[in-house]
Amino acid sequence: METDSSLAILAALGHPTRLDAFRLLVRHEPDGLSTGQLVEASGLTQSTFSTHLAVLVKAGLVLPEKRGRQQIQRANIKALKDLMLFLAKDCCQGRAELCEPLVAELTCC
Amino acid sequence: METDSSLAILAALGHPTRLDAFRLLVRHEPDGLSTGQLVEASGLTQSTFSTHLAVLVKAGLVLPEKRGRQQIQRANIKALKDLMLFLAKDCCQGRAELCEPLVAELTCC
DNA sequence: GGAATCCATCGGCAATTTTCGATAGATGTT
DNA sequence: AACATCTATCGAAAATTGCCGATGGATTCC
Repeated sequence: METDSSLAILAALGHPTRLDAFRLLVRHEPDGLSTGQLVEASGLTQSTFSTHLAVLVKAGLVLPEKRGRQQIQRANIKALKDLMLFLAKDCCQGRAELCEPLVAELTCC
Repeated sequence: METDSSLAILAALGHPTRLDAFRLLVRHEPDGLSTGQLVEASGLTQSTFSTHLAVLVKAGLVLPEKRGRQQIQRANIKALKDLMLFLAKDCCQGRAELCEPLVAELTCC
């Protein structure tokens, strides 16, 4: 995964509203949620949340899908996986012993 | 790991200067680099970079260590691990099948 | 066709972030 | 003690981000 792409994902998730929305979408995989439901959960204005959602979509973390007059949003787990691989690569950089305990704890789930 | 803590880490890494600095520090584990070396690598002013560094330190991603009149900075791998566990927990939320391929690819290193 | 619903975008304002030069404290050197 | 080096912090300017109400396009329902 490229640095710019990872950077966009990190920046997108580095805001409470967007992190909350993404986590909510992950919990609703694979059905997704409509934009309206996300707006309601956020407690923000429809227009304000829409701009946040656009950031998530642009970063590739959320995949919109038109359904009737609604817009169903789904979390892109692959983007999350790519980010984690990017982070892991950084920490392993030639020294697997740094990464080992990480993978060990990760297998718990 | 708590949400606020993860949020601070995500926001800290969501800036090109700070992401670059952190990656550089990871590559220099466990020796670390002085603030001056980081400033030089960043190409920014000393004061500007200092504020970025403060964000990384506050997020717990970088551990400063006084050595003479220099300040040695080291990457906190544990913070990175905590972040990845936080992200992994989100995607596994009751459904391990989402996380499995992630762990599989992660064992490569 | 007309009204209602869903949602993206525009314009504007407030808050935050980013950046810099200048200053000052702390430490090492002579 | 005087000087040089390293780095955090202050103050200010510029840029970006976050927030909102209002508008408008697309779709569904009556």
